[in-house]
Amino acid sequence: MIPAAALNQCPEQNLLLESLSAEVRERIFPHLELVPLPLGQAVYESGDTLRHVYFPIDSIVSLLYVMESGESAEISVVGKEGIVGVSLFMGGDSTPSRAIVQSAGHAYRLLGSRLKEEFNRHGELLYLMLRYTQALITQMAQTAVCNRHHSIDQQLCRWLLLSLDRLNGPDLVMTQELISNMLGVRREGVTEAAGKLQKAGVISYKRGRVKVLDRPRLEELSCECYAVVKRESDRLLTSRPQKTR
Amino acid sequence: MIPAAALNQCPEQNLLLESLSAEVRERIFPHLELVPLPLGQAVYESGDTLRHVYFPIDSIVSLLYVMESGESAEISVVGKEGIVGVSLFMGGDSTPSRAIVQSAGHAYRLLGSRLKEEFNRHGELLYLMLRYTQALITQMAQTAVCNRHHSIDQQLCRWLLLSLDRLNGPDLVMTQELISNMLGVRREGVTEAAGKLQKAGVISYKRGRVKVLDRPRLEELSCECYAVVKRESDRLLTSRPQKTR
DNA sequence: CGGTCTCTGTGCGCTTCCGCACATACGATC
DNA sequence: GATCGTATGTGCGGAAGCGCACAGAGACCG
Repeated sequence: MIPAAALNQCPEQNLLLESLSAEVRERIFPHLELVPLPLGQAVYESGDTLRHVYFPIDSIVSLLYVMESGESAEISVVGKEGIVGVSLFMGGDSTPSRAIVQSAGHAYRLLGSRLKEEFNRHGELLYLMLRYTQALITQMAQTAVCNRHHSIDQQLCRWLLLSLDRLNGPDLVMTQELISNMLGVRREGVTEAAGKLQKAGVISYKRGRVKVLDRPRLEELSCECYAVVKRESDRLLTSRPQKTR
Repeated sequence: MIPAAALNQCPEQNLLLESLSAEVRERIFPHLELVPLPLGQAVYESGDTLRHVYFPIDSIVSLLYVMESGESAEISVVGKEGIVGVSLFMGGDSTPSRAIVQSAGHAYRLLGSRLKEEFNRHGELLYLMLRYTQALITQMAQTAVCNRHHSIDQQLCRWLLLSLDRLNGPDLVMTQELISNMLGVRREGVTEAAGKLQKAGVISYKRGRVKVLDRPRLEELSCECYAVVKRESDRLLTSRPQKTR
């Protein structure tokens, strides 16, 4: 995490906020509040009534489902391309999953009431949020498929790529234990898979720090799931007309 | 499937349509078109640009993802409680998954343009659609978790219950082969799991016809995933204020 | 009634992943 | 630089599920 002071923070670092029209930005930005997101913090718990939505700028937040048995699985992951708390505007106000900071950093947050106010005005923001939500749906669906059919090796590649896309550098601060919680597998399974990648020179691993050395190779080794999610996100969220009606 | 003629069809059999205010129904219903959905038909293919949304009344439609290898997995399932084609109003117009009729019957369909027209009027329908979409998201998330952590036995129970809730009687017309495609497992795995349930007197199985004999027991044998999805659907879709802003 | 097709049941070797038990290695801290 | 906590590597036995091969059994049809 880059120290807050040194960071030239601005809301436009979040790609959703960046893609808004000047008019909407002018109305929204004064109400944004910059908050630090330390590693492991729960942005919200399962069943919580949400008050804010969060726009990460240099952090990653995982939507994680933890079962009665304690076993867990990551449902989707959100970084600078997205927003945490879609259930707030989808109408549910809460979800059965938990949002955990997976990579420390910052986010801008906005009161739910402000967001809804803006929805009522014109719709541009609403339709952007909905397209993002559809991209999120794709990610969840693909996670389900991947959990069913792909090996830990493949899933690790997918996961590394998804995380990478949501940050800036080629480094991840992340223990194998944490990764195993996200993938819903044993820690030893991650050790083994990561060991293979390291031997192949694709990543270098060192006590909770992953550096990606050969990204193209990583993409080859990943299952198709990464590409599907990436393609669909790009399709839905880059340079489209503001209104989709 | 009940023959069309014998069926006293009306749009209110679909629970989403039923829960609309009289005012909105008056505007929407004249534009609904009743269509038969034969078993196995693709309501839409991966990547198709959608023109209609579908409100099933006595049919079940599965959202299925088919991979390059031919392996498949069901992402979610839609019946009389829901709508097929959410990506149309979410702004994406298409999705990477396929919608397949899993249980033959009928649905009312509506032109996407009509739907959007109604969205612009007032918002009641939009907010209902969004809440439903959130319930669908919960189902997808839970599918991902279930695929990771639960046995075929448990998943079969979950799947039977979900399907049951979306129909009227205690019978399902469904071969083990088809179920295996939905769950993304081997057909033999389904044979074994179904055999256990039959021995326990929970279901009776007969060449593509499942009759559920002991539903409470089925719920006990299922993993928690069914209950989570059910609870969340009920929370989001029963007797709530029309406007959630 | 006999043939054929589809659906269901069963067995077997194999792979992947899990659970557990340790061994090692890094790094922060005093 | 000794110590201790945390992160990582390894090696079992066992369970679940897969791929394959094939056997029975109901349904449909001429």
